[in-house]
Amino acid sequence: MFVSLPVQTAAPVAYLPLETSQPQKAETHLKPGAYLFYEGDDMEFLYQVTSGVLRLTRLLADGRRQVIAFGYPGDIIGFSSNGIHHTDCKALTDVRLQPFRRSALERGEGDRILHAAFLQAALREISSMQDHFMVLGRKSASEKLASFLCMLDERVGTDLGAYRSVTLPMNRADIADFLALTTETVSRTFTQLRKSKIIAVNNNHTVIIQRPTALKGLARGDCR
Amino acid sequence: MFVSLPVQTAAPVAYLPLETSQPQKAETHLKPGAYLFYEGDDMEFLYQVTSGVLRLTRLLADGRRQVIAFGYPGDIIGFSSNGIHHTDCKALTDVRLQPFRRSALERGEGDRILHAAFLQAALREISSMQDHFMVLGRKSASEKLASFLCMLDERVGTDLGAYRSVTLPMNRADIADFLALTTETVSRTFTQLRKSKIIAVNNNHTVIIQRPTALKGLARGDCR
DNA sequence: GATATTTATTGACCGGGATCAATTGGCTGG
DNA sequence: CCAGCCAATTGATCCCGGTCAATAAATATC
Repeated sequence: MFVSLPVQTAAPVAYLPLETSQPQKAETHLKPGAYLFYEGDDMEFLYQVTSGVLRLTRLLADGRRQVIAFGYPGDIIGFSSNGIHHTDCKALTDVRLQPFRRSALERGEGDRILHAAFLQAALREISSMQDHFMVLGRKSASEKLASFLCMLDERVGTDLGAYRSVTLPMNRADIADFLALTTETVSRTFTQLRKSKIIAVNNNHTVIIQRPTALKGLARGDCR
Repeated sequence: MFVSLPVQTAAPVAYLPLETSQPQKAETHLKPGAYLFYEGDDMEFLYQVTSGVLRLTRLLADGRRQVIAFGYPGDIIGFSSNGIHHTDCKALTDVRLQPFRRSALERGEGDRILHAAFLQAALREISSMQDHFMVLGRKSASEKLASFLCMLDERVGTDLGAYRSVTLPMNRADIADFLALTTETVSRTFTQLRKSKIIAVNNNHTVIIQRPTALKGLARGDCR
């Protein structure tokens, strides 16, 4: 029997515009802090992120919050099965988006190539959500943060000699609500990773991964 | 700003065979305990569950386990973005399945209607996975179990006068690994729901929901 | 550049759920 | 009906991460 490895081991899915022969709607822009849609809104469009980072969240009545995903360039945002958005979506940075009409999802209508691209995007999203189930359900605080940093590194990390550098457009509370922790625990865990020389924190939004292999091992849960 | 409600409030998605004009492969049968595929297997087919219940799991190296989903009639099982299964899949009961070639997912090939149906199924799966993120990340043990029982009730619950009846084909360990708890906590939480007269447990695989509204309230996290 | 405000860190303490261990209960096959 | 086995329950204790509170650091405002 096999054992879980992060799905995206090989190819980081960089931004790649969806192929379509359809006339395209003009690109949308968002300033940091702006909302693209709210939970309960009718879903008119879905979007491919061209540049920037978005945050998708859900709330419980008493204010408990779960970050469902961060939307990075290449990602498709706004999938819904019943035409209503089930998350709030907020821009964390300047964001550019390519909108697609909801009808592009419906059968019969729209461009066949585009349709297939949406299906592929949906399948990738399911894969990464499955990964995240394991993170949320069965990993410790340090394993969670390590998994998060590795995931970001694979997506958007840059080389820095022997090290890697990752930019975090989100704040500690966003990371906490993504990993189902508190800001305090996220902060303590950052400190712990810093003290064990696995990472260094330049400013609060830039992490240097000093020991990528150690971080990956921690993320996989090799050691407890 | 809106607040999370379970996505499937209205229509329980009963079994509905996918529409296709393609020649269909013969139905597959599985005995209880049999595996449909393992993590790491090449994905040759995906399947629609005709009858019975399947369990999808992932493992960490040290044995920690997460149940990713239970597959009920109507569900599509075996979605993968890269042609490799990322979960183990086991039959919990007698299971009948309609297989579809993997190529049915690929662009250009295959039946357009079927393709659209897969996309719809993928979107529904993403929705229900988003629901489950909130359950895993932000709900207490009793809220988790209540959410689980409500979800099953909506899918496969039956009327029983003023009450509802739900069959649980999975054991306590499966429920625990789905909700990211331990068997002990699941057991204690069942006892607690029993003592507060919200549910009754006939035998270990049949739950009577005596106070459906209270259970739903608990599931939503209305009270803490 | 001084002040106000938000965000992050650190500390002390607590508690929900995990862990470890012991029964109990339900099946299965004799 | 009983022995054997596995699943489920219950009890005792522990610990990781949450909570509450107090700085400290970063960012924004003027």
